[in-house]
Amino acid sequence: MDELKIGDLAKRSGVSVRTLHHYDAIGLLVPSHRTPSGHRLYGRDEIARLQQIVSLRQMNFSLEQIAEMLRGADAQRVIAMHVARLREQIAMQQELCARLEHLASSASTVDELLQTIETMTLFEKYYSKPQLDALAARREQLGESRLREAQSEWPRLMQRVREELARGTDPKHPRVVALAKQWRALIDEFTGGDAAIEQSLRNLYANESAVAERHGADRALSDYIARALS
Amino acid sequence: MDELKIGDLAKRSGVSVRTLHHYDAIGLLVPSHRTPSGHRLYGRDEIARLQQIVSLRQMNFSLEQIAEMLRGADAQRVIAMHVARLREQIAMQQELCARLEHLASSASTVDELLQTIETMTLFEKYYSKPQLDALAARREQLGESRLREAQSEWPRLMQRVREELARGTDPKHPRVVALAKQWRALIDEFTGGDAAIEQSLRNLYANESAVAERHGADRALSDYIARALS
DNA sequence: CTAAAACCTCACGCAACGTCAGGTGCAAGC
DNA sequence: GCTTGCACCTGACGTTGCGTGAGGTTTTAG
Repeated sequence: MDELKIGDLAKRSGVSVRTLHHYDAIGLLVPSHRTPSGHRLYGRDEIARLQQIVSLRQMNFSLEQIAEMLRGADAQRVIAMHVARLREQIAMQQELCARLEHLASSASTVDELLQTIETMTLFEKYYSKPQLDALAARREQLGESRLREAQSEWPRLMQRVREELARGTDPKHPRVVALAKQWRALIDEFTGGDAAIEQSLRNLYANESAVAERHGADRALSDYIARALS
Repeated sequence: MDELKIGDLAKRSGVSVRTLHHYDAIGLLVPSHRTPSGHRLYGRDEIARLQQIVSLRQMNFSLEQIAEMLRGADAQRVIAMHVARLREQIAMQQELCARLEHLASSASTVDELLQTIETMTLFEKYYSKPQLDALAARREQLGESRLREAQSEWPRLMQRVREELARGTDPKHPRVVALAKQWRALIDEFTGGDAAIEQSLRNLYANESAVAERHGADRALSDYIARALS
């Protein structure tokens, strides 16, 4: 007879018996007959259908999509949607990859890594997409080495300003004014002179006190700078 | 007090209450205290930890990987592995996309689509990877139009040979020999003259009777051709 | 006729939560 | 003092596509 038992079909088609059970359970591939004792028997049609199912699964369609297509739905549409979703995923994953590699190369300890990631997350929360693109372009333009330089320059500069403030130096004192000018220059270099971006940066520091404590200037410090530059 | 209740933490950090329950259940983020009535209270440390978790999840790490990293595991290694997996996935998805688009453009009805997919699947089963690459290059070389032409030529040719066979024409008859030469030419065009590829094709037809019935020649037919060419 | 192989039907497990369901805690208005 | 209503609690099932037993019956080979 040309009816196959489940194990034979499994071997011939390369899927597991359990998978066939599953397809039966969800109604995707139901055996044409059963023996009186309940053993599944698959006929020619089912064998052909299984081939199709396997093929479609290799193309990564979901079982539901496969069922839909085999029911005669518009295959072109299903495929188009599938491709669209795939493309989206690819784009996202590529972005992720790029970031992760950049990340892994720029930080070494776990803490530094987390720092960097958190900062990236925050940036995405506070900047619009075009702004982020602009910042990326800006970084590209500045180059890695200058970026690193600026990153180490920033805390030193802040420390020196803080000292002047603590010492009570007049904000109009030339030494302070010089520091303040460096300060502005650094910010301009980062923002590319874009006022909107600077505003977003300000919002970030205003709302995320945790970040401000580590990297940013508190209110007293930024007032001091503002007076120096006025 | 600076302990947050679960709802407040959820709002501040942008995750759902259920997610926090989940993180608690799996031990990823356990509240420092509970009120006597059992309400969760999160302290500063937990808030910070949640920030980190959220950031890492945005990079698509699994909760297990995150737990690992926060326990102080080698972050570089985890990231490297993650990137490697991502790259693999990207490669696979890109291949899939290319195929699916090619597919959607070359077939229109559901049956044709399934036909094409099945044939692709079978090819992958019977040819080694370098062979498949060679075939792809060959198709590239031939061009789309010639390919389509050959595909429609094939059944016509086979039909004519079948007729001669049924009529009992001597295989050495010039008309049959001419048909047989066309036959060989088509196969050579497809295989690029590669004997190994032709052998694989033969195996495919030998083992997959369903395909042979539709596209291929049965034993009688191929014997007939062989005699015509001898 | 017996033992092994193949078959059957539950049913849990996986990742990361969403989504009820049914019950308690706590502040405010009547 | 009582009710309303909101925030909180603990289960527990659903999702996707099966893997992996458990425990029991049927078929097949020797």
